[in-house]
Amino acid sequence: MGRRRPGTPTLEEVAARAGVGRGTVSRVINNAAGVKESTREVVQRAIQELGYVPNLAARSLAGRSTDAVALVLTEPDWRVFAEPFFSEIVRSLGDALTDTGMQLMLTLVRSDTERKRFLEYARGGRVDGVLLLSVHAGDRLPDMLAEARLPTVMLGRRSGDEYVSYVDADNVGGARSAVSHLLARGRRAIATITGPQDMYVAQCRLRGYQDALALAGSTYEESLVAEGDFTEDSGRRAMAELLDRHPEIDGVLAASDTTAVGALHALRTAGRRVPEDVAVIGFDDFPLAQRTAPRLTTVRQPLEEMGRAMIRLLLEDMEEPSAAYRHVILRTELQVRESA
Amino acid sequence: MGRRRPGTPTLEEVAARAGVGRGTVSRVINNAAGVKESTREVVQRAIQELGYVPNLAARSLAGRSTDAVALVLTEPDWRVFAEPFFSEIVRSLGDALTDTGMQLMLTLVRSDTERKRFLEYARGGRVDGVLLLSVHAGDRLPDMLAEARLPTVMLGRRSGDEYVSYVDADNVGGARSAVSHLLARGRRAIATITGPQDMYVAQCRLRGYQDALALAGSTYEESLVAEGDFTEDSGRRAMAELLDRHPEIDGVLAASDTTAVGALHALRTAGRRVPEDVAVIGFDDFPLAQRTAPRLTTVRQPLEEMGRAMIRLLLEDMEEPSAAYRHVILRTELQVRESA
DNA sequence: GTGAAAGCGCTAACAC
DNA sequence: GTGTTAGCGCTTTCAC
Repeated sequence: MGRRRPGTPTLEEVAARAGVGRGTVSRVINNAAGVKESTREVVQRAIQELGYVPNLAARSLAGRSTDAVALVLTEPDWRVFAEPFFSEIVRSLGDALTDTGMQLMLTLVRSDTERKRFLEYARGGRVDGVLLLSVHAGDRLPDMLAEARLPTVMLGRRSGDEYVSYVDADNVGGARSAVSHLLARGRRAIATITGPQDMYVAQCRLRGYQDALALAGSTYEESLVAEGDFTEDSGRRAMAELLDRHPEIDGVLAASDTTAVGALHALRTAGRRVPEDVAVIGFDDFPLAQRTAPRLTTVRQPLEEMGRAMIRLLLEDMEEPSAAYRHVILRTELQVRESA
Repeated sequence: MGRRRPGTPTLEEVAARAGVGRGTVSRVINNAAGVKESTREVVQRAIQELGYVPNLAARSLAGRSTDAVALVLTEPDWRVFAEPFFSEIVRSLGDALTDTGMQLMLTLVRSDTERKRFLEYARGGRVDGVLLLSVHAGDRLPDMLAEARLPTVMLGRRSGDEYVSYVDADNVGGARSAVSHLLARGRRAIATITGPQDMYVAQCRLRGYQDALALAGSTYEESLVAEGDFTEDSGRRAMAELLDRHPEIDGVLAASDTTAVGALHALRTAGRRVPEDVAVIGFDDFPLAQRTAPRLTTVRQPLEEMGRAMIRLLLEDMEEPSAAYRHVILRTELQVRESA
C-alpha cells in the first residue's frame, strides 16, 4: 500500500551533480544566507535538471516543523459541512494562513475510529497545530490534543469555564441586543426558539434573551421558550407550538437563521404577516437565510475576524509552546434588514 | 514556527524500559507476528507508562507509506463547497476509506500560491495518493501529479480524451434520457440551458440533448439553447431569454438542478405553470433543489458509488504504481418525481 | 563560504 | 523469538 516512489532524486544527488556538499544544497533550498551567488545558481540548476523535490518526511524528522495545520470538524452530521457558515470560516482560515506558508488540511471526524486515527496522526507529529470546529460539550478531543502539547484552538467553547484556547462570538450580547431591539420597537410578547440546551452556544443565546427581558423589567416566561436544534424543521415545529400557547406573540428570537427560516414558514402558515404581525430575528450562523429570506434582521457574527483570530492564537501558541491558553470573544452586531 | 514537542518518548526509550531491543518494540507497535505473548505485554505496558506515540515522520521516512490521501478541491469559488453535492461526495469517500485505515485530508486550492504549496506537499511524499474534485479544463495539476507518479484519481474529466484516471457519470446518456422522456410525454418545443461550454461536463450534457432530438427525428435548433454557468441566477436569465425567443417552449433540460430552480422562477414569473405548461428537468449535482423544488424530475447521479469507485481506483493505482490509467463511467438514472 | 559528520526516530534485513 | 545494524533524506553544528 503506497510504496516509495522510485527514481526520486535526493539532496545528495543534487549535491553530487552540482559538485558541492549536501549542506550547501540544503542552504540553497531553505534560502539560508551565506551562500555565494554563483554557487547558489549552480545548485539551482542541478535542482532543476534533476527535478528534485525535498522529502518532507526527512525534513520534519530532521527537526523542522511540518508546516501544516489540521482543521478538524467533529460533526456526526455532515450537513453542517454544507452550510455557508462553514465555508465562510474555512475561507477566512485559508486566507489567514496564506502568508504563513502553512498547509491547511481539513479532516472530518465522525466515528470513534476516525477520531482515534486523527489523534494518532496529530500526535504523531504530522501537523504543527490543530483548529477545531463545532466541538460538542462532552468532546474530549480538545483535551487530548492539549495534553499532547499540540497547539490547539477551537471555534466556540464547550462550556462557561472552557480552558483550551478558543475564539467565540459574544452570543449573550448578540441575543440581548436583538431582544432589546424588538422591545424598543414596541414588541411585547417576545418568544424564543433556542438551540439544544446541551450546547453552550445555545445556552448563551437563551441567557441573552433573558437578560434583555430583565433589563427592560419584563418578566421571563418559560412558556415563551421552545427548544429546537438549529434546523429549519425544528424552527417550524417550535414556532407552531409557541403560537399555540401564545397567539399574541409579536416577536421571535431564533437560535440560528436556519431556525428563523423555519419559524417564518410556520408563521405564514398560521396566517401571520412578517414582520407586520410578528418580527423575527436569527443569528446568521448560516447565511442561508439571505437566500430564503433576504430581508431578515439578524445578529451578525464576524466570521472573517473569527478565522483570523483563530490563526493568530494558533501561531502564538506555536511560538510559545508552554504559554497559557488564550481566549478571544468577538463582538456581534445587529444587522437590521427590515423594519422589525 | 512549531518546534519539536519536548519530552516525547522514543521507541528506543520504550525498548530500554521494557528491557528489550528496538526491533521488538517495532514489531509490537505494528502488530507483527513472531513476538512471544509475554514480551508483547511487557512492551505494551512500557508504551502505556511512557505514553509513547510513534513519530510518523520517522516511520514514513523509514520506508512505509504515509497512510494519508489528499482530497483536493481546485475551485476558486468556495461556494461549491457549500453544495450538498460536495458534502455527499466527501461523505462517501470518507466511508470508503474507513476500512483502509487511511486518513482523508481535504485541501482547498484557490490561488496559485496554494496550488504550488500543495504540489510541494504532495510531491514531498506527505500523502500516498490524491483525489481531485471539480477539475477545470485547463488545469495542469492532474498532469503534474501524474508526472510525479502519485496515484491520482479525478471526479469528472477535463476533456473527451482525458488520460489521468477518473470516475465520471454518464452525462450524455443522462441528458439523452431526460430529453427522450420529455419527448415521449408529448413535449415538442424542448429547450436547454447548458453549463459553461468550456467545461466538458457541460458539453456532454448538451450532446445528450442533441442526441435525443436526433434520435426522435427532431431538428436541432440553436435558438433553443442558452448557456448558463450552473448557477441559479444564470438559469433565471437564460430561461427568460429562451421564453423571449420561443414562447411556445413546453420542456426544458437544465444543466444542473440549481439552474433548474432558476428556470422555475423565471417560468413562474412569466406566468407559466410548471409542469403543466412547461416541464423542467435538471441534473441533481446539487440536491438543493429537493428543498426548493422537491418534486422536480432530475437526472440522478450515483454519488455514493462515484466516491467508492474513486477510492477503488486509487487503491489499485497504489498497488501497481506502474499500471495504466483507469476510467470508470457510472450510469445515471432518470428520477421522475412529478408528471413532466 | 563551504564540506564533513552527527543525528532525527523508525523499519527491515540479518544475525543469533 | 529477539537483538543488532544499516539505512531512509534531511538539517545543523562544527571545522576548515
